[in-house]
Amino acid sequence: MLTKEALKNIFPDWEDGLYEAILKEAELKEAKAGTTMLKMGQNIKSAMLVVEGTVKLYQEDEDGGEYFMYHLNPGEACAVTLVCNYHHEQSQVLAKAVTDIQYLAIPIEFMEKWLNEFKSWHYFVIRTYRSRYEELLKTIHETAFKNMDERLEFYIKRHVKQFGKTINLTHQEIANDLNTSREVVSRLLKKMEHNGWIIMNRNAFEWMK
Amino acid sequence: MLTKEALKNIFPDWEDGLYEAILKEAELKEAKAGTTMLKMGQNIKSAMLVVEGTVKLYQEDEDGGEYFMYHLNPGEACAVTLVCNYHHEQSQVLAKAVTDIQYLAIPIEFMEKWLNEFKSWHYFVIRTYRSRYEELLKTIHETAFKNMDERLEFYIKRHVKQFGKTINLTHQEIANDLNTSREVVSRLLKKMEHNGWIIMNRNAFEWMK
DNA sequence: TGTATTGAGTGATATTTATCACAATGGCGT
DNA sequence: ACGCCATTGTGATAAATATCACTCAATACA
Repeated sequence: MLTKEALKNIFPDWEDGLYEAILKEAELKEAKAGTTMLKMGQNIKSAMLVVEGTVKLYQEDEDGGEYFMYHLNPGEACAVTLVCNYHHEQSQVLAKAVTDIQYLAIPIEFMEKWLNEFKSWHYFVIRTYRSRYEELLKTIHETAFKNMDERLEFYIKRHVKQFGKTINLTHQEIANDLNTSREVVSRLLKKMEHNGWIIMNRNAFEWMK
Repeated sequence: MLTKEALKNIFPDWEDGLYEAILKEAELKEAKAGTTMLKMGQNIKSAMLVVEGTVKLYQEDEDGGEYFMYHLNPGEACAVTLVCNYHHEQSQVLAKAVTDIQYLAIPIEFMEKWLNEFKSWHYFVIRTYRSRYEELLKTIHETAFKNMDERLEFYIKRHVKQFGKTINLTHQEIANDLNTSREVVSRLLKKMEHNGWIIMNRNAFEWMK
């Protein structure tokens, strides 16, 4: 069970009553690494606040394609689930657990209520939207202006920042995240290896740059 | 000069005190069609709320490229300018006046203050971020998954929704917005003409689909 | 220990988009 | 009416990316 102290560490700057409301109303849930936590088109029933682990957020295509947008870390929340005034609001994003996850699920009926009740919740929602908006801007910048080699580099750097210099991803997984093909990723990584930017192993490689 | 009644029409759902604060503190400014209202990297000194006209928001590249993201209409605000707690916050977007514009410029020192003071302002900021976030999701979707022909179609449809079936843009302007070349746009438009989707004139064309 | 499976390497080719070069057209000002 | 200039049309070619068809290597596991 989560204590108030633990909550304070993960979500600082909240007011007292908010911690108590969370402890009372939110359900602490778990998700295994690799699980899909939220699908596109799915009805949103609760807000999702990450307590432990890393979540990846995607834009999903009609025919199965996925496009990686950004990570969610402990203390962060899935923006789209935070403001669902109307019933049957559908998710525009796909969320997947990268690691084993602990998260707080708060039924959406509290969202409107808490916006009124807790100033610190209000700020939290705004901060969340602002930072997610900025992440999207970066994603658009890469996608709109850069070729695949630069996009791959950006992708790897983001991964390194999250998880360190050892990248445990197959070329296929990277290709999926970038919505390109495995062959393209393989060839570009080979080029990076020639340049001395990475050292490749099976199922993983090291970022040296 | 703006009256409180006029403000109420453009920005409904605000509380009384907020209208008065706006009338007191905001400056009603104008911008000519074609003007750049906010550049990337520029220090943000005031929030921008559109009163009259249409603004286009872009992501800007280091070497001059522009990528169109979405429109701002009367009653809408530039999200990035709404939450600038810290001084010297720099714009991540480029804003251009499409038509002649009237807008409210509110010095950023009021942003923090009004978040505390006016609940309806708080809601306005959240609504703004939410809707802009959703626009960005659409933009990413098109950019990441679609080829140029579909992206062009999406672009035209958005334009039609804004301004009607007559599109008064040169091929070059469209190409700039999509970060492609004029030749590509010309050829794709020609294809659409063959398909009977558009009727082309000089400097303009009609959307028939 | 052999065998199946998954991940990676790579050539050949197709498709999409970008770039270059130049011609044709139409509108606008003088 | 003429000429200029912005706009559009279009072929040729290059570059980037996607797709197909394999091979080869590693490791999982029976």
